[in-house]
Amino acid sequence: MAQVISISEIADHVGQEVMVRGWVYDRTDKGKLQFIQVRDGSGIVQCVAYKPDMDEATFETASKLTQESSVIVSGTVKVNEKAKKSIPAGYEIGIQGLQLVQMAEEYPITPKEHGVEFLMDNRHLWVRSLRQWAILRIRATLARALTEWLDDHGYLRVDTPILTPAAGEETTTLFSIDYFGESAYLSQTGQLYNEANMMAFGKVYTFSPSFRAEKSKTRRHLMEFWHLEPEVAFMSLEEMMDVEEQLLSYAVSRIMDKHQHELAIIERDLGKLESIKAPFARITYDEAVERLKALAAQTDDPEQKQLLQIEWGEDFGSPHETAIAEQFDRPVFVYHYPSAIKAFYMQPVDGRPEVCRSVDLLAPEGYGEITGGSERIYDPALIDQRIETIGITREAYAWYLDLRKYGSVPHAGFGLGLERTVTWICGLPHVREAIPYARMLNRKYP
RNA sequence: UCCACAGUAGCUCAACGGCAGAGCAACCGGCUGUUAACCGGUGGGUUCCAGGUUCGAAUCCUGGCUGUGGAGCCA
Repeated sequence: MAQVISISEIADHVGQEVMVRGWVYDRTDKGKLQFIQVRDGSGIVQCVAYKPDMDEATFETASKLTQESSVIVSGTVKVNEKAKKSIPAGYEIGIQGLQLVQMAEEYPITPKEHGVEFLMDNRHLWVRSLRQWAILRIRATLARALTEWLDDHGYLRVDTPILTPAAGEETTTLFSIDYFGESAYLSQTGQLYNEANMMAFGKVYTFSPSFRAEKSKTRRHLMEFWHLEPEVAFMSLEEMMDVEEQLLSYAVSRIMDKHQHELAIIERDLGKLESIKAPFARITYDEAVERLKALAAQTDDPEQKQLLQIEWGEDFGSPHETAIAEQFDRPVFVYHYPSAIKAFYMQPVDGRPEVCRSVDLLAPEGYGEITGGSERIYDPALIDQRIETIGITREAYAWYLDLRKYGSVPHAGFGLGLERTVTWICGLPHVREAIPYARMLNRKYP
């Protein structure tokens, strides 16, 4: 009985008789010769059936296989540079035995082009496609690398609830649900709970889905996204920027080490990834506004001039973020935003309360904001006053206000959007490919 | 919520006021080295829905539905 192997390990089995279990990715019919691409989730291998090498029934089966039929193939591993579709490339299996598990019905996703709507309707099948396979493998490594770095640097993962009694920030729209006759909301951030946990464990993070019910319909928005949120006691804004750039540099280097095949499949420009190394540029909001004004003045395109229009105090739109990020070859931090356009809990800058100790990280190539964070207000009177000002219910935040009574300390934290980071690292046109099953304004199926 | 565009065979599209078509996929046949193979053949339609204009509507008009791209908001 041949040994069952993973296709990813095929190089270790040259000359041996092996068994591969998987699905028919593609088949080329050459008469007495059949080229069958079999994928098993770990890779793809070209399996060759030659009529004189097997009994009639087996060859008949091989020559009838439909796309995505499930099969168990046994045969001898050979090196062949013509096996270009194989992953890893250059290996093929000369079929001796072939067991059909199920002959697939006509498969909707052909090797030709398809539209977005069709592919998203068939997302449960689309994930089998090579490009999606590559992206989702990179996503998994990104998630692992990010949490691994935090784990290795003294952070404790402390999970925060998804069902919550109140908003975590005053600005965004929440999904509300019925909680035994009372209203509850799907968490939009774990941050407030992180602040409680940070006081118990010092350095913590949470990694879970966050939910935003905003009617956003852009290439950067999901209703449900995976949110990585570290929070650290006594950390300053500057130290936090150090953490962010170390964390991302590490994650990108892990992906470059591990996923050469996948990056080649999605045709990612590796030069763009190689420059993702600490330190990243750091500019103030003030400077960013000046840069935008200068850009708007320089450009001859009236439309672009209009898009880049900005006055101090206004938040950046997506054209602004793109224009700023384009000036750098790696992500750029923009810090000290106006307090008025940021969340209520952000610490004002000493002697300049109109701006706060906040920082966003803008990815290059127009991918926009991938992290946002700040030092949090730790003075009990000030946080109380901010809650008063924006008019949110004090009862719902009583526990949060408690944190400022019992050993309050300066602290900071940030949130990173996993899908936006995947989209940027993979150079994707839209965030919908960066998550297995995207939840969007017009889509919750499949 | 606003702006723009689109909806025709399983898929990607053409036909733009006058017989609804092609490529791919499927099915049948041929081929020993294919790489989105190639060659020959077969089947495949409520032209998103409802009204209207017209001798005649996939095509023009009105309304609706669905989707896509962008804006705002955000990670």
